[in-house]
Amino acid sequence: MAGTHQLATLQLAIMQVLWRQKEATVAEVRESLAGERDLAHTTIATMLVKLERKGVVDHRAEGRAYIYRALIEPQQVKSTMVTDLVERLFGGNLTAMMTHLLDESDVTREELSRLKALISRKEKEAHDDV
Amino acid sequence: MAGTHQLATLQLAIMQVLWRQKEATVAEVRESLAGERDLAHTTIATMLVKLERKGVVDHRAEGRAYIYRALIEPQQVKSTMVTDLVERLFGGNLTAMMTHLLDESDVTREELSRLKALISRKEKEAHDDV
DNA sequence: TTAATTCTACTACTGCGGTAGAAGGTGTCA
DNA sequence: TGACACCTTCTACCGCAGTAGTAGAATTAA
Repeated sequence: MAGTHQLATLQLAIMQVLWRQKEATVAEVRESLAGERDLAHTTIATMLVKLERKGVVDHRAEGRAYIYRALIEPQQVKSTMVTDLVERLFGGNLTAMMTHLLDESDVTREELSRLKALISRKEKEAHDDV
Repeated sequence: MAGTHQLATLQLAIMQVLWRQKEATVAEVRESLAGERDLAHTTIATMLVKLERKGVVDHRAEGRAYIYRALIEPQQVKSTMVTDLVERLFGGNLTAMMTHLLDESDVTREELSRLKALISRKEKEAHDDV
């Protein structure tokens, strides 16, 4: 399985920057994270090296600076991490996870109806395809 | 916030044993994990010490053996970890998480209607309390 | 009483995330 | 040419998860 990518908190934050702006230098990533997290330039650089070694980002040189870009899609990471959590926490039981989400969080009425619409759409899909 | 408990994989597996059987010695935890994970007796013992230091388990001595029990509920751990993931992955957007779950997994028709029922129930609750 | 077994306690080590300082290279501009 | 700014690279450190060996205490068996 080559498509399984667990990312830790900072790693994820950095990836999100790269997803948002296609490409970025260390300085630009740092800029984007500022406020939320104020880190040393070298911290970001080190993490990017580690992420590259891991195969999830890539870089090309432009002048003296390196320009990084993501090699994987947000969707892949989300899938891995959500699936993994459902597995570890609910023994893979999706409905249990959903139930938990609905019970434990403050869901607004708007969200509820949006979810209902989502499920109806899903039911229709399940009806007239495989 | 005292009710926030992040647990790693093995730690969670150990907690699940304790939740399932109320109390257990190191040997019993090891027994329960066997097959799934075959670990040295001392590995389990060490992890339990760490979990105790963390405040999530407790022990009492009975003869020469220690009997451990969980101090926190599954619900607390699930809440922490799910909320955390939704935050990190979907910026706290619950509906986005749900959408992902519905899109990425194979949800059966039965599950869909169970979810719909769940949401309807939730809507009713939201209607006649705060 | 002694030997074997069974526990916990202590210690250590690997790997990784996160963090950053120091060093060394290169470009810019006065 | 020299001073400064900006970049990457290297190295190191902390903390924690995970893993397990070894020592020593206690209990049981011979």
